[in-house]
Amino acid sequence: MLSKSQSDLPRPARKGVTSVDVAAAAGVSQATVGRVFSTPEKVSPATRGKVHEAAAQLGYVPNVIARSLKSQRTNIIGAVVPAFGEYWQSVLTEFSRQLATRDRQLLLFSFAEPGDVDGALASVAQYRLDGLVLASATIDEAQLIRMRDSDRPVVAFNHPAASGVVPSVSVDNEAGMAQLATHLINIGANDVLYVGGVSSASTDQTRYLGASRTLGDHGVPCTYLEAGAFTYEAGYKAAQQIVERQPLPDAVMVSSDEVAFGVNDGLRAAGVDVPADLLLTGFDGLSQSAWAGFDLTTLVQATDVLVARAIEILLAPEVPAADDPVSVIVPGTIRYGKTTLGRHG
Amino acid sequence: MLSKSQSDLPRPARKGVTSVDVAAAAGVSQATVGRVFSTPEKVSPATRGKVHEAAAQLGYVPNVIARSLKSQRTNIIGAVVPAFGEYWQSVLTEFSRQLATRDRQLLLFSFAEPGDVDGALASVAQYRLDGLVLASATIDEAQLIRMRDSDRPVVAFNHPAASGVVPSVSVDNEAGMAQLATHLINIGANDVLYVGGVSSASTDQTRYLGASRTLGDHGVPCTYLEAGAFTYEAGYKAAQQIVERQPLPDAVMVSSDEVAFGVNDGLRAAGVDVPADLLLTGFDGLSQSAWAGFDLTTLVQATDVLVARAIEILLAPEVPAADDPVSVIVPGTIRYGKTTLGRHG
DNA sequence: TGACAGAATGCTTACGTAATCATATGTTTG
DNA sequence: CAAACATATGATTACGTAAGCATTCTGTCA
Repeated sequence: MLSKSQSDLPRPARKGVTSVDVAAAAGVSQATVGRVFSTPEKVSPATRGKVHEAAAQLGYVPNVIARSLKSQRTNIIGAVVPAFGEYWQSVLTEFSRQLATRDRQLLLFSFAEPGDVDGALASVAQYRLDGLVLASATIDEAQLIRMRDSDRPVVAFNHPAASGVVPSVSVDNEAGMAQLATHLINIGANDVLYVGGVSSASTDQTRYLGASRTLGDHGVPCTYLEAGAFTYEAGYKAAQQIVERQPLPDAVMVSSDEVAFGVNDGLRAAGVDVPADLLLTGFDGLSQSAWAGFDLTTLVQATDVLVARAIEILLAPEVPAADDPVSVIVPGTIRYGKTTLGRHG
Repeated sequence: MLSKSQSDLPRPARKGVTSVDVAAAAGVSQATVGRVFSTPEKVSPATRGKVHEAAAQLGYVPNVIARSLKSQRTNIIGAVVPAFGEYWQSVLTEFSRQLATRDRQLLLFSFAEPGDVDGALASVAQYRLDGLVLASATIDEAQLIRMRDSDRPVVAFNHPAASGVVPSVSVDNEAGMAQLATHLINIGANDVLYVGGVSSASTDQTRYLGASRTLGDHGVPCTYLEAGAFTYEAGYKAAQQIVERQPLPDAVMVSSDEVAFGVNDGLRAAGVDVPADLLLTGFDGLSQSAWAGFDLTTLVQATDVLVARAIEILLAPEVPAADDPVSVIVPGTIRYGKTTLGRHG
């Protein structure tokens, strides 16, 4: 009894130990072993004990691959997600967390360039996943339709243009940006510059719409400037273009927090003081936006709610009508930071 | 010919279209269909064309589940990763990116609490993955051994304590921290405080060792302070404890960038100027550490190299001897930021 | 005691593919 | 021109599990 504890631990799958082997060792049929691990209540306690003992002895672990083939369910959800960006990383981990609590796993299909989406989608099709999350605002409609017509549930995540085509879950991009615009108007902004990430992204378009409409209603102009990417570096460079504009705008609205961080630092580097010289807002509510160094006014997405809704749609037993897909819009909340403080119009 | 383009796209998997169906439609045997999709060179071009046509017509996509069952290979690598932390998120996306280029997918098993690791590992065993990445410095030795004894390749990622137990890949934690310490000594630090994340994490221990040894060799004391978590918030709070110490230390070495960001902001909030009053170093080389707002002196891990090595180990054809697992140590590089500038001892 | 319900278990098959083996067709060579 | 041969294709089986159906066993009630 030198090392008793080690034998207590369930051992991992060993080479080729199957339910047949366990059955032989326990003196029962393969079917009974299968029942012990799927519907144990249908097996007598005595037999159940024998089987468990033999299984532990041999290091048997049920083979999910084989189970999936037979049952046509994998318990795996696929996610097609851009390989870059703080926002998507946070969404990803939230999905993984919530799926784990429902005994599902997340299979990742990431793509570095928007052009690689096709490859990812082709790869996805091979796996008969229980559901699929399309988390990118750059997936085009043809691709969405293709996925919708598969026999597996699909949900688009924060891809406003997907609404009406496939079931989708998004933060209220337009209203959120409108709230931020209203806030800026209330504190006296008269000349606003909007910095977008990639103009072809549907989130970008919808957010700009929310800003320009609200500002326009109050007679405030809102020029669009494209940073070129949803990254810190793109924002930093955009800031250099901003400072070249004379006079400076009152406020800069940025379509995402990560870009806004870059704009913030770029402006500061150029000697522009935020918020004294210029008000600044972001969008997403990344945890970093609350960090003291930024303390950015931004629209916080309830990521946990968004993800929960998306999972609900995927795991819902009934397949919704393909011609009228559900479209969930979750409102966001403004977090007021110091980047819009201290200005009085 | 109203909408020709839509029929060009390969359609997704439709309900129950199998290679048998395609075979019937193409007038060939199932075996031939299988060959077309696995070893096409063994099929005549004419037949290949017929099969592809029938497959496109029916929307056939090979079923990877069934293929895996037969071939005993899933083309999926599992990753057991903490659900939180900028560092792990960046590692994760790097793995996903590199695996995608090798036609492998990443199946995510995340855990929120160290105690949940057991659950994740049990879940992992069910899937007969081609390999497994254990990416957490809080996995204990019993768990490591359990995984090693499975018949699948395993690699521990940045878990120094795993070295010698399972194949592992790590940045040179000790030497890296030693380099940073040497730098601090060179610019005149005489009294250093070390802020760790979680003292039970093996990375934390190894890094502290690197710092304290080097500093000790030069007669510089190095007190250990535990932040309690590898988070910004923990760092921010730790900063409050730091400022209570009188006199202030010359320099603060933090065991991870994310905690260092919090320490940085916390110190600033308390009126301590970095680097005028206090030098500050981090560890990891997160992309954010290079952002202008932080510009943190830190040890940059070559994440791409680390990940590449880990993947090599997992996909290597030969299984290495279990009694002497490979242990790859990748050196890091200091990035000098403004947090250690302007001090002259 | 005999028949019968119900529980427990065994037997068989199917999930969709790929590998092995067998067969048919076309090609080359002595 | 026949024999040896390469190429292309078909038939069969196995991967490990779960579901359906068949069978055995136990106990109960008339």
